[in-house]
Amino acid sequence: MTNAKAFAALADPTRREVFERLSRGPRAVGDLANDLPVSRPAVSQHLKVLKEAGLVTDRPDGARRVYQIDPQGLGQIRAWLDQFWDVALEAFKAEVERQADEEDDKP
Amino acid sequence: MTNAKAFAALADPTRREVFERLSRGPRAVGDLANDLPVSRPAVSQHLKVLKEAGLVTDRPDGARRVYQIDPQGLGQIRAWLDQFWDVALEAFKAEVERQADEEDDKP
DNA sequence: ACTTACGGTAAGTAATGACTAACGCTAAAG
DNA sequence: CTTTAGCGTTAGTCATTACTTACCGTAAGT
Repeated sequence: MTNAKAFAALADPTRREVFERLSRGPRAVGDLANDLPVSRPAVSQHLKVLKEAGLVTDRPDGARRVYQIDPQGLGQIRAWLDQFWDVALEAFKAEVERQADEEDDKP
Repeated sequence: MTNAKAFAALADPTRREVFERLSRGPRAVGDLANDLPVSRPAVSQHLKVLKEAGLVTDRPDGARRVYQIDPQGLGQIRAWLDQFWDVALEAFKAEVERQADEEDDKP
């Protein structure tokens, strides 16, 4: 279950911010750090976490290093969520009906 | 953006475990704690977090309290992920082609 | 060769969070 | 009315982590 890393990665607000910016196109580390409220090393560390979670990939570009979104980690989370989606809706419907029955007995 | 709470909630392994068990049917707190490696208060605190994230709902059942999955929080995360899904796949395809072109120049 | 630009890593710190033990409250049972 | 069962809350502790500063390696420009 590597989806653990993906969830932990996206749990941090700064990391979600980085991820959202990368969704608008590949960017270099310093470029990302420029319009973020944290230092460049912080961004670098966040990117490392995102990379190990399969959420981004990186490629060298001269002295720079360009990061972009990786659909793999995204897919893992989606698969895990979809596993519960149907049963969740079903349970929700059952609960609504159960509450309706409760209303019939009380008032 | 309440999806922040949902992501933070599902980032914890124990909380994901609780969530998975609830997906197999509504359960009471002590019942959940019985086959989990943590104490009952811990489970209670986790359920509070899940509840504030819109991932579970609770209803009183005599002296007990029954929890079950709430599709709301699940839907928020899914919506957030779907926002990136298409662009992520597109970016991935572009990257594959870019690497192919790079192979043509080097060897 | 020297300098500048760009990033990853190490070390240290402050804050967040997951957990247990102890207490208090409400609802059924006796 | 007293007792028991089931939960939520509080306080305190230990581990995790997000962050900064400082340092080192690598690539391009002069």
